[in-house]
Amino acid sequence: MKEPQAAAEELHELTDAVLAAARVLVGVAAQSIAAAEGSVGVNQFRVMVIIASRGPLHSAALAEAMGVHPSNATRTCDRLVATGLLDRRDNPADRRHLQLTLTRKGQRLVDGVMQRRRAAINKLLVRMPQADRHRLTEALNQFAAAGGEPPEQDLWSVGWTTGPDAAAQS
Amino acid sequence: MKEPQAAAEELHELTDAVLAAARVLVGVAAQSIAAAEGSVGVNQFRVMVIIASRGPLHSAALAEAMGVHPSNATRTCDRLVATGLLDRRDNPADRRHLQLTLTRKGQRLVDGVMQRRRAAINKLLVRMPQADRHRLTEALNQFAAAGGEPPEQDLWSVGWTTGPDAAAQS
DNA sequence: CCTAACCCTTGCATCAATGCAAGGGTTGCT
DNA sequence: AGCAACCCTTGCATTGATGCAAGGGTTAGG
Repeated sequence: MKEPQAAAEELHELTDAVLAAARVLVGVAAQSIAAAEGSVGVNQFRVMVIIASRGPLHSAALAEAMGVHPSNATRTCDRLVATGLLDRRDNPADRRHLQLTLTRKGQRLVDGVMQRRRAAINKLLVRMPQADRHRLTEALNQFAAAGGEPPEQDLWSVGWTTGPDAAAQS
Repeated sequence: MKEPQAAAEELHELTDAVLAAARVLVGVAAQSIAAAEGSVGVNQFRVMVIIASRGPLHSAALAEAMGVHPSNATRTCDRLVATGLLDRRDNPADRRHLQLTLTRKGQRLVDGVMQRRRAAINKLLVRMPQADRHRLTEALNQFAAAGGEPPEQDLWSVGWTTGPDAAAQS
């Protein structure tokens, strides 16, 4: 007999390792948002991320992507427009749909979060033995590949998480 | 001279890989909470996780751990108590502090989420080449180690750090 | 043209989270 | 005792997210 025992055990161990890593990553995510001055809420940030990654959108598409009622999309955008992070304008070509894009300020905010996030991760990585770094890269890519496309949840694709909100330390 | 160029490039690549993996993991986290029937909000779930991992707490400690005003802790607990997920009782030893513990129902809910989470991760892992699995485990552990103590954020930290099936308990 | 289909916004209502301040309890120290 | 220090709760106010339904706009197809 092979040892299914051992195999299972190893898998289990891996799962633990992944969970531990996830915990760290979530911490990083939260930090990077918390550090975003101006403080937009999680949802608002999510909107920004979606728009940043999907190019100009109309409200209905955004609502769809977020899985909420259109009216909510409208109002969340209201807030972002009010803060000068989002630009909402009529599309001359088809005035039924409007165009949502980030303002420069909005783009900067998203970029900032992303940058902080990358920096934080980098900071962790450089503390690892070089050898592990290489292995990690490959293995991680495999892992992400296995994960396939995550649902529309992403706060991370550009930047963020859905979990703990920004209340870090006080 | 080494090639700092190449080294930097590789690090960059790794960072991307980590981000990609993070995205997947966050997706998993979100799913596992969303799938929790009864649906408690994220914050409420956070409270439950904190209590689950930190044993009986008094309200002030919880507020502290969450980084919010004590009154909020009280009211969030109100909701959880109302839903039968949390047990709040006087501590006979010192009636200034009360005792917050999960009810069996609450514990089950948390366990369920964790279990779903582990299962989801497992499902991804088994799709990876065996060789990568092993490398991933070691590298990931290094990574988590480099991460050190994550902030109080946890949403993730219940079953993971050590116990093989810590989460299996109900 | 005119209507059906679609999109966006608004008003109404609700619920969760959050902070501040006031108030009543309990304990410990003097 | 008595007071100071803490703790927990409540009332008040605000902000954000959410859904539903109604209403006005715009476009494509008859």
